[in-house]
Amino acid sequence: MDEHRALMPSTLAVNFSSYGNWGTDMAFAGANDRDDLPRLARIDPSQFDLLFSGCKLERYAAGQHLFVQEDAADRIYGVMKGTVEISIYSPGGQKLVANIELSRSLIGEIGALDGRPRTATAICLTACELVSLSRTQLFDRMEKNPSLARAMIELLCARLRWVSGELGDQAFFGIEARLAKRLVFLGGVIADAAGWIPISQSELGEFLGATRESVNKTLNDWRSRQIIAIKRGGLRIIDARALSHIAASQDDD
Amino acid sequence: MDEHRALMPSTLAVNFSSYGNWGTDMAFAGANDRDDLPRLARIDPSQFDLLFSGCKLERYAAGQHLFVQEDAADRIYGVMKGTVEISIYSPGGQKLVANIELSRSLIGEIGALDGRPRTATAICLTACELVSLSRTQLFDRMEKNPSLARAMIELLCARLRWVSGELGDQAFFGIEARLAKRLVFLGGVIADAAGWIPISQSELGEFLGATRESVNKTLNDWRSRQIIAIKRGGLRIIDARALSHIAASQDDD
DNA sequence: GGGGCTGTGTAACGCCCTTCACAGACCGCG
DNA sequence: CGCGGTCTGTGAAGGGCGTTACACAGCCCC
Repeated sequence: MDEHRALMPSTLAVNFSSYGNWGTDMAFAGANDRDDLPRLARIDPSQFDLLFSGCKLERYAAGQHLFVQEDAADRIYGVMKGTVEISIYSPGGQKLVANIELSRSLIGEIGALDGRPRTATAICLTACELVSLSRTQLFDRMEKNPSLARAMIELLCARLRWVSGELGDQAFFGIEARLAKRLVFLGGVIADAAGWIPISQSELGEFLGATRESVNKTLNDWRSRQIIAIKRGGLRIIDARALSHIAASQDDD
Repeated sequence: MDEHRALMPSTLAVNFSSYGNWGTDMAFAGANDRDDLPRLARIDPSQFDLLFSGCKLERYAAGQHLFVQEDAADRIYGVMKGTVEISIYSPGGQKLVANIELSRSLIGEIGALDGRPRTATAICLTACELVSLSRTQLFDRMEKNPSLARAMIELLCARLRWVSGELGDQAFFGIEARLAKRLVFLGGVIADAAGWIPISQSELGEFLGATRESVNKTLNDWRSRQIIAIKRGGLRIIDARALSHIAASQDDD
């Protein structure tokens, strides 16, 4: 327990002189919906720019790993362009996709902040342009700029809320509701201009901790009910309201 | 959405009178294994004292709620004596126990830090002595004492790691492995001098997101294999190694 | 054009777990 | 000392979902 502290740069002396601003601005947290949690690891855009100001752009190819679960952690990444998949693996190698991060998301913040091994694996789904800071640089900038420390705390809280919600979903809801939730989210984030969500059914299974077959069955059921359209490599939401209803109404009382 | 509160089981006449020795905090960190995450929301003891210095002791009776999911959040609590259960509820009212916090644990830190509604419900299992700070006081003290902000960041990271792990467990493992994990943990934290873990099988079910019947069946199987002993209101681990083995080996490759 | 390769559709089978139902054990309390 | 309430034990029934096993349709590339 004391070891984290040993690993924490002794140079950190966060100066919260601008205390008045704490917690006043959370407008960026959930612009789209008031009751939903932010699903992406994002901070206020201006804070993002401030955090990574002066960083050189790094290019990664599709399929390249940023880091792997259990790795020693020492960098925090910011996404400028591209999509990065965050996933965790079971001892047996089964994959569970936790999230897909987009432009202006932060990646690897936990490991960078507490210096312990990576809790997840990050892999570029597309060609990516990233910026990054070392642990030392991160703390240096947080110290120089107290509002950054505040932003990081808010980010950590938001992620905690999101993961806790996922845990509850996993425990309480069946595949159908979890799938509906994911689709509603993905539809708002990675759908193209025509509304198509480019994701395979296998990948959806990895999101849910379920099999492709189960996903397929559910999806075909919805298609027959005119809720979604399906094509190879993707799907499109037709009746978003019905989906939301499925996501919300599948409780067990 | 606020119906949880209405549906909140009023049946919680927990007979935790016998839980007196939970507070004997032997295990700050998992003494058993180094790679395991801290399960309790604790910061460095000296930081804890610093954070709450000068706070008046508040007494709560067993069964009393500190706060309820969806409540507006404005306080952070520190446990001086007693045990507090942290749980989340499904829309249908089903309960999932996230954790049980002991002496020197922090409670409600997320809501206090980001000012958004409570993500969980906190209820005193025993008579408790707590200290607490308002959101304003919390930030005031963090500002005056930067090391506190650092400690809070570490705490948030630790909890994120823990919850992520739980999410993975929930997705990857069956009841047997999850139950074994919990028992190994509980055995190190709340066992009495004779090694008895005072917890009912129903409560174990709430920990796992499973039914009492499933827990009962698994437990009886283990008893027949000399791994544990069972008595009313509790159980004792006989073969800890076998339990750990079950907890670890139930992967799916 | 013909092999892979990946993504989709579908069905049979079976296990794990929940649900329901009930009975006995133990406990505190009037 | 009996009575209600909680905890435990057990079994039948049912379903959700994983497992396995194919069939087929696009797509890439030699």
